[in-house]
Amino acid sequence: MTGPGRPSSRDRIMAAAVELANEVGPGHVSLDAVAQRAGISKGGLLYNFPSKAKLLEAIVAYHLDKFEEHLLDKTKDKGDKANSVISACVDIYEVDCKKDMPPASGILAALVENPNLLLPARGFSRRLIDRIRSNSSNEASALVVYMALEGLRCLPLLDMDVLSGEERRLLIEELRRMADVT
Amino acid sequence: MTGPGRPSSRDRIMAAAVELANEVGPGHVSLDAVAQRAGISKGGLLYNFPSKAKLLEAIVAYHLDKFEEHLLDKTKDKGDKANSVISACVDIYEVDCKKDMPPASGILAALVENPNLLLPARGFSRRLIDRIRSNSSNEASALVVYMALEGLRCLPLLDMDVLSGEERRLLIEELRRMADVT
DNA sequence: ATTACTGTACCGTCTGGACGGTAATGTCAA
DNA sequence: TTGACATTACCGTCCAGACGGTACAGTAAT
Repeated sequence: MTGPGRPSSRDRIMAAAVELANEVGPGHVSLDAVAQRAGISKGGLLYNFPSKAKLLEAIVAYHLDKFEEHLLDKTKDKGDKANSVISACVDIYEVDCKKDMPPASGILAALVENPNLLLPARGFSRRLIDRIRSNSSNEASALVVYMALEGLRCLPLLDMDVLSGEERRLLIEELRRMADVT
Repeated sequence: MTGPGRPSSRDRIMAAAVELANEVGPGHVSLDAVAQRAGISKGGLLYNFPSKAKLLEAIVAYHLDKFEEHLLDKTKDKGDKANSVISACVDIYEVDCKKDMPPASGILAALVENPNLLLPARGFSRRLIDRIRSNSSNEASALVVYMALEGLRCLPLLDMDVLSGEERRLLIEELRRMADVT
């Protein structure tokens, strides 16, 4: 996504794939359907992404990049207090949910196609946890906050988000409190 | 699973499907492969489960039943203290992980086939949260514990369990502490 | 001439499911 | 007791459709 203006074909294709994953389920994302939704021919799709795996790989990478970018922004704001990383994670979740971001089913579509496509995400997650631990004065509590955030992110992915708005607010508020003393 | 002895065909089929989901990914569970793994013909499989959807439905129901059963056991032990439900959830997670239960990828396989197959799980989860809230004296804190548990359950499902054993112990310990004062 | 596609035709593979058997196990009347 | 029939639990084959991917000729803009 390079600013406003007509998004590039690559971006439109990735967006179409993610939308489809949300609508028809992560297991029914066919290249034909993606091409149609993106307003491009199948030949054109395969010109941009030479295989389905490459497309899904790009989608995973896109998500990770976005997250990293947000994390950089938020931690910059916070200087280098002891709890800045986990606290930034809470912020990011809160922002995403105010925009009510649709669940990142592109990730699931990748998992379905081939579990190895999530290897970069594993690495990312591992490094993030390391940062959180080494940046907090109360590791156990920071880990709890992190895991709760993961739960909040995963459940919608599984189409199992059953929280009311009130519950979500309550939760975020509590997580922020915990992150602040961490 | 009706005690020891040869498991019924239905049970063997369900077990085979879950194993396959773990091994080849939740998107590549074919009826042929399930039948072969279960030591039965494809015709026989379709005799027991008239469609793939019915098979996956049964797997989801099986998981929910098991959880409900464990919950009943554990809450019985605890009498009716204010935090008994959330505390039982922590216990159940701990037990599952000591048995190092493979991730419940049958659930994912169901999601891939048809997201509606998880509707029963949604209802289950919603009712559980209601019980937890009405049974706790500190709702926010109980919700945090619940979400952290969901995170712990979901990540392995996505093949993204990156915690060390030590981290997991630390987490469970902290969750138990939180549950106890909830 | 190169880039970034379009459009169509096609191929091989996989998969869910339908279908027609069949062997073993009752069930029941004569 | 026995023969006739019904039910259960399964086997093995076949098929239509979907899907990923290839090939290739054409085109409009740079």
